[in-house]
Amino acid sequence: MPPTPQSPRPTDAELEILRVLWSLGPCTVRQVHDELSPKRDVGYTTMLKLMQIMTDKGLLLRNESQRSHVYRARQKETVTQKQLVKDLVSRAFGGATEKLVMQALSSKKATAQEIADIRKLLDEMEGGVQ
Amino acid sequence: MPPTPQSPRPTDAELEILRVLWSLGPCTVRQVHDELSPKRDVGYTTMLKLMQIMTDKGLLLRNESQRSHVYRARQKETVTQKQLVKDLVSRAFGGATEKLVMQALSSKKATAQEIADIRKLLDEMEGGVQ
DNA sequence: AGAAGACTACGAAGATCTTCGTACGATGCA
DNA sequence: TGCATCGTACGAAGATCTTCGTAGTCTTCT
Repeated sequence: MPPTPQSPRPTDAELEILRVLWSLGPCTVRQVHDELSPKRDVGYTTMLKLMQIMTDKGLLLRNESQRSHVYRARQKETVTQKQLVKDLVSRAFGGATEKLVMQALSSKKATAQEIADIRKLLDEMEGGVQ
Repeated sequence: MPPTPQSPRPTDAELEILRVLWSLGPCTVRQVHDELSPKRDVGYTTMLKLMQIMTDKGLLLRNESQRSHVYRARQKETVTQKQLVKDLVSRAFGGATEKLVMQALSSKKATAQEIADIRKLLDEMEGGVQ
């Protein structure tokens, strides 16, 4: 199969927009702007411009069949998260994923449920088909 | 105690320099440049400028007692790694550290040893003083 | 001493990111 | 029909990041 075309790593502002789209599903600029206005005081045309640029970059897809264009994330949330984690692992941990995991775990009190979930994942990895 | 003064998140180029300093210990610009030259074709004065700016930002400390100034990372590697992980967790995972851990683990075949290490850490977290 | 080399400081260019103002077309309503 | 509103497109400004050239100082070697 063809490799997934690589989108550039989203910037901070772009990631905020992606998170809204992942959370709400496809949205107009207006919807994203209303959603983010409380925490980020940014003009409407700024948001529009950002989302246009993100579309050019391949981070978003745009449906222009309506007057108000409808945008959605091109990649699923988990795919982008995986890329970001992989990127951080290579930039800051020399590629050692388990070091990142240890750092993340040791800096956070996880609940018993979360610990159990992680254990289960480890079990699957060990017992798995390789 | 006074809170640790926050340094800005290092950029990609800055993180590369930090990694050299963490690995080799305090270095001159020349040493860092020699170390990075193979993988990054960048001029000497570029490296110098970057490290001067990093010093201004508080990412590096500089010893000027010699003609060739000696730079070192202000934060320990693990501290910066923790900050970067925390930052990514908040920007991309809505603060859910365990989601990042799961993503990291599921996208990597860990060795038996690494899995064992993580299990041990989980044991400590559960049995810990809490 | 004088030339060559190494070092720091600094200004500025080019790229990217974020922001907004303005222009202009669509829609909807008095 | 005419006007206010909402939408997109786009240029450009300001901030930051990365890059390098040049100038000036200090050291070393012949």
